[in-house]
Amino acid sequence: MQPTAHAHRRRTSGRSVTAADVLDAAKTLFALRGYHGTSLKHVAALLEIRTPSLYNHMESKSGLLRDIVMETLADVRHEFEGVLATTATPAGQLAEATRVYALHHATHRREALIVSHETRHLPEPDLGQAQEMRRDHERRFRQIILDGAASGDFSVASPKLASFAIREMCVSVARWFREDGSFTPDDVAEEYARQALKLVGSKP
Amino acid sequence: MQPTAHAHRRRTSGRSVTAADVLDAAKTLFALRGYHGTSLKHVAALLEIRTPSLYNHMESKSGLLRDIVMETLADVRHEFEGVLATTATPAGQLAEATRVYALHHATHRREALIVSHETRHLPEPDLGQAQEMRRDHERRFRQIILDGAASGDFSVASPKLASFAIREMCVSVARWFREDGSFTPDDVAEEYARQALKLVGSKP
DNA sequence: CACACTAACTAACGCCCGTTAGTTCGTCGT
DNA sequence: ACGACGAACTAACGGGCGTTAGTTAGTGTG
Repeated sequence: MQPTAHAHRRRTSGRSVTAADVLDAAKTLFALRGYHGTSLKHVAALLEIRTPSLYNHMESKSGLLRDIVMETLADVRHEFEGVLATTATPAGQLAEATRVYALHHATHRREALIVSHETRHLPEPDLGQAQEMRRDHERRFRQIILDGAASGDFSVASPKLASFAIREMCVSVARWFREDGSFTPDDVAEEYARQALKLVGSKP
Repeated sequence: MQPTAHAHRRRTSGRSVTAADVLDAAKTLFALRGYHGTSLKHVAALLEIRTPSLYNHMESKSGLLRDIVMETLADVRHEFEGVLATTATPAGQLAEATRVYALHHATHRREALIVSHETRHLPEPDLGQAQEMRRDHERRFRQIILDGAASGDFSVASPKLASFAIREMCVSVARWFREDGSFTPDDVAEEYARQALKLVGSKP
């Protein structure tokens, strides 16, 4: 997230900082400089208040990280469940799961980068819970490909490797996507969904 | 790099720590906990010496990071140039470039994770130089796909997106690959090379 | 109009960081 | 046998960190 120096959305009202403002500032800075590379002084400076004032709106620095990570993982799970509920065929499910996952990483870049890079810094038991949520998504995503391979809808050498490749290629969108670049989030999401079907050799 | 707690290779001789030992310990810890999440005390503890003794073998903490990043990027460039020198067709070049890039990320996981996540913490001018080397690889990799699209060897909707997808899927190998898992580095590298050709709709 | 509440502030805490200085001690070449 | 060297050590530095305590001022409510 180095290059695009996009302005940070300041507090909504004219006066007082809210908990949402603090979370938003933390998202920007954790994504840009990393959790340990960001001090609460940086967060406070972005909000134009002094460091101790942050404690009116948050529990602790690690609490900020926990809230960002857990909320994001819950969003992803919710989106994934929406896909399974509305689509039945393996090809449809894989295309949709890929599309919403890629879309999420293009439209929530800061949160996605934080989940990818900073989750490891969570104290237990939050770390274990976060890892379990990620593994759950991993498992269910791979299951779609296994289903497609079993039914003959897909022709894929290694469902496991294909699953890794597709998911990680979506995750990486957060790393290179630029809001002012040549693609809209929907462009990327739809092309990635097509690429996913190619990767697993989906029969037409 | 959280799960596999693989043992750290200790100094080669029976007695004295070398500069290579320090670099090796730093690779392990920077990859595991991140640059700012690792203190020199951690590095020293892994080598079973006191913190100030490190300065007999290194310039500074940021110097360690610089050496790791620059050496890794130079390796990648060298490997890529070897591919271009020995292969002529777009399909051959793409397959080989993908294979060696994926292989590198499976066999040099620590270094790859550090380049991906910690390069941003380099002080200038090292940061600019590192970014330029990465962009150079990016450009030359994409050029292979553009060549293949121009010659009709490939049939691809967006060469730019395909290039992002393929490179990032290789980079991500460092994130999920386990030395004690079901795949050898060569398994992954060769399957990824095939997947790359599928992604760009390689004709023959 | 007084009261409670909230969100800002300053001051201070204990701790850990990267780094430097100065010292000891074993090894090896002369 | 001795002197130089290299690599380890202890002690100490200045500074930044996350966090707590205690205080002030402004806002909205009875």
